[in-house]
Amino acid sequence: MGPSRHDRLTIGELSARSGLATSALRYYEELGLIHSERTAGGQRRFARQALRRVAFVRAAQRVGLSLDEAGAALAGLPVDRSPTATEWSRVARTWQSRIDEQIEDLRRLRDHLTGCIGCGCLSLGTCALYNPHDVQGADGPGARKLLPSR
Amino acid sequence: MGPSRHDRLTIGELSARSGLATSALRYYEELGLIHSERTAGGQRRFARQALRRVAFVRAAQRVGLSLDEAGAALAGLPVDRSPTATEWSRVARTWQSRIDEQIEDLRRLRDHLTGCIGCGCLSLGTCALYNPHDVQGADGPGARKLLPSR
DNA sequence: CTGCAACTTCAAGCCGACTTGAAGTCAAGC
DNA sequence: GCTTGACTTCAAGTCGGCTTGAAGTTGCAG
Repeated sequence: MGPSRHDRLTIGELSARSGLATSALRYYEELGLIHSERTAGGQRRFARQALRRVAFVRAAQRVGLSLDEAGAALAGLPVDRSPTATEWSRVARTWQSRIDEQIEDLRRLRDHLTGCIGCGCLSLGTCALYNPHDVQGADGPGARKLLPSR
Repeated sequence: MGPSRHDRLTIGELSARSGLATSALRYYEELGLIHSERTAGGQRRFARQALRRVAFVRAAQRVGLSLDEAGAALAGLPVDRSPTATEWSRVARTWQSRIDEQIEDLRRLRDHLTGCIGCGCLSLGTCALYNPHDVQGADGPGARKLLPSR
């Protein structure tokens, strides 16, 4: 009850608990992935909430989302309050399907690889399945996503 | 028999068939992922073999390998000849397990997410499973891998 | 009140994986 | 034999996701 005491984390604490460098956390804040209040002196104080957000972002990266995409997903959640179960599950559901897709992708890849070995055709190079997204030879400038596929 | 005729590809042909930009193929060659002979005039001619190698590299990227790592895996294959089934399957097997691990990872992630929603604990942020590789706050300089985990 | 670790901002650097552009050369079809 | 498009090299740029460093400020333990 009353104004909370110990649930404002310094960036160092958040770093320790999330495993991310403080520089990364500042970067995340800059991108709007997490938010902080400031002390009178200008230092950041994060709500515990931020821990969840950071964790979400890291998990999202694991399944191939960019920080921007992760941010978009998080946009559905309140910044200052803990999300309700409903809010949270809405967000979670969207990227759960993303995970499923990704698993399916990998499984196809593996099975096909096995198939090629099994049958001895060794046709990987010319096999359509391995080149599923076909021509991308002429895309755009700038960095490509690691895996432009999807 | 005799010196082959139509199994030397120009970089443009290789590009068309692999879906990669010619600039990317040159880059791959520079990294030693693929190899070419040169015409009298200095233009590249790739063996069909290169198609397989490129496909392997792309597939390897999909499961999270860097180009260097992909190259290391390919190092087990002959540069100039088609690999034997044995050679190929040796290479393939190593990264097949990589796929399996990755699938397992994703499955854990998904299941855990579901669990958190189901039980309403919403503890994602503090949940050890989401932060499996713990402290990495002080690593090194330079770019981090997208997913330093693993 | 002091000292020191932890914080602040800002600019610059870096890595991987390429792309772009300039300036020039090759090869093959008419 | 010429033209034209595909090729060549090289240097520089780009993008995401941070890290590093400099120079200065805060906040808490003693």
